[in-house]
Order: sequence, then C-alpha cells, then structure tokens
Amino acid sequence: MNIDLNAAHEEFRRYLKKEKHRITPERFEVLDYALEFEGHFGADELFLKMKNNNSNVSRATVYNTLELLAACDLLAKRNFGENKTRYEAKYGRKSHDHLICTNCGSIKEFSEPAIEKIVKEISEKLGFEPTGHSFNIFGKCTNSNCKMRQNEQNNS
Amino acid sequence: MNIDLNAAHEEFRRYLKKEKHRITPERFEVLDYALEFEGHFGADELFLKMKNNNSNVSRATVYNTLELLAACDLLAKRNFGENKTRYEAKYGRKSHDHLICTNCGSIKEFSEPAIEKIVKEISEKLGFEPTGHSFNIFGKCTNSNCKMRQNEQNNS
DNA sequence: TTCAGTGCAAAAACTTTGCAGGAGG
DNA sequence: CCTCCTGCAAAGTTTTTGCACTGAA
Repeated sequence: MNIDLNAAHEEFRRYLKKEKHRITPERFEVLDYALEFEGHFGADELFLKMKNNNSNVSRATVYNTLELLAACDLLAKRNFGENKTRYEAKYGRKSHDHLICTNCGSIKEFSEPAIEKIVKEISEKLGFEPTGHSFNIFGKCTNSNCKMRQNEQNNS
Repeated sequence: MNIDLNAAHEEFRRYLKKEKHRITPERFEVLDYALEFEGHFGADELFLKMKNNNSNVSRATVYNTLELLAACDLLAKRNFGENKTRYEAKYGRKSHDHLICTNCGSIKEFSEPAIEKIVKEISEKLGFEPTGHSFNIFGKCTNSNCKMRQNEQNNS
C-alpha cells in the first residue's frame, strides 16, 4: 500500500513537471486522501473529509487538483447522472464500467473487453479520436436491502 | 408533425392516468415545447424559452414534468458530464448513444445493436434488471471549427 | 370537496471565480 | 524575482423545497 502511494506520488510528480505545473505539498495531500478513499467520491466530499482531518487545503485547491489527477489518469472522472462529478482511484486498477441501481443507489463494476472494440470501431467510422468513454447500465439490483426499499415504496 | 404531437399527447395522457397523476394543461405545454426543441436541452433552458414566449408555467413545474416525460419514455434523460441533466425527444426515434467532442462540445449520435446485447448479458450475469443505459464516447472530432479551436489552444 | 399540482421565492448542492498574499522554480 | 498556486469568501449554476393557493377529479 505504501509502495503504491509512493509510486503514485512519483507519477504525479512526473506529470506536473511535464505539464509545467508547480509541485506543491497541497497537491500531494489531495492525492493521498483521494487514493485512501474506498470507491467513488465527490470533490466536495473529499474537501470536507480533509477539513475534518484538520487539513488546511482549500476547496478551490481540492477541485483544481482532482482535475489534474484525472488528467494524468491517477483518478477516473465519473458521472452517474446525479449532476455531480465523482472520482475513483484508477492507479493500477483495471478499467471497468458500472451498473447503477436506481432504487438503492448501489454501484457494481464490470469489465467487458467488447466495449473497447466498439469504441474504436464507432470512432473510426465517424471520424473521431476517442480519449475515453462512459458506459453505465441503470436498473434494479437484487440486493436484499434494495428489495426492501422497493416494497416500502410500493406500499406507501 | 402535428400528428406526432397529438399521438404524443395521447401517450402522455395514458401514462398520467395509469400512474394516477393529474392531467393539467401545464404538463402538455411542457411536452409541446420539449418536442419542439431540436437536439438536447436542459430543464432551465426549456423553462427560460417558455418564459420568453410568455408562458406562465413555473420552473418547478417544468422540472417536475420533464421527469414525468422521461419516466414515460417520451423524452430521454441524458448526462454528458457537464453536471446538468439534458433531455432529448425520444418519441418515435431510434435509440442511440453519443460521441462527445471534449474540445468543441459537439455531439454526434450512433446506433450499435451490440450494446443492447452487452447490457443484457452483463445484467443477467450480475443479477440486475436493466431499465436503461448511457454510453458516451469522449474524444476529439474532425469538424473544421473544432480543429481551429485546438490550434488556438496549442498556440496560446 | 379534496388534495395533487402550481407559482413563486428561497434554499440547497455543487462548482467556479476574484483577489490578495505566499511560496515554488 | 516572477508568477503560479493558495486560501478564503463570494458568486454562479442547476435543482429542490416550502408554502399558500388553485383547479382537476
């Protein structure tokens, strides 16, 4: 875990240098908190978590740094239709897409190689240079808590 | 065009009845404006357009009605990663997904039957009942205006 | 008659911006 | 030493909510 963290720092440092951004302690603090987060998180959520841990990093810096981390592929930028940007640690992880339960909000991941192939084919056909994609499946999951909520709603 | 509009009204009426929502003139006014819109639009955008046309329908009603129209499949609800909900007339149209140029913001549509197959397979495998999906490819388009902007950015 | 739906304005949630001061290169 | 980055607070954008009133069933 610590090895990963150092390697991630190193990668971020390289990116910042290459793009002529300054190397500041705040940026690495954001990176640490982001990688520590399990699952998806919003920018404000991360900012508040840092604030609660007595970090002095400002909201503006958190928002700005998350953009940089997404740009250099240490984080993935997501949007699950809630009108807020979500991030997810990507460093060293396999790329994947998501199933989102519209009833209980739970999110499952899946990998399907055929999707990359489709991205390539469609882009080529339409004269487009793809840089990424987002594929979300919406529906109802079979989680028992979820079913409970469905029944509650039906009864109300 | 007028025939479509009447048929859409009829479908919306049926839906409202079935779900025990009241049938109000405001809701049909929103439907008319929504179907009239070319391409994608945001809720506030539609509200303002209506307001400028001297409609009295309130912001709250527009937001509420667009949800209903998406729920009954007359509109499709989209999100292209700008943290705002976008809608698009779906009535009588073939389902499709989108290519989004991150440089100039233009949006192209494509249809790829294999995607539905993937949605089905993945959902079945993971114990999930799909109700819809969103598939967006991000990248750079070859539109000439777009290339111009890219060059501007590189030169700055 | 009843209560879901409406208009309006205020609040909420998330993000961006402006500015003055501070530190990285 | 220059200017990019930072913290802070204010403003911006989109969406939701509270409340009193109205009109559909």
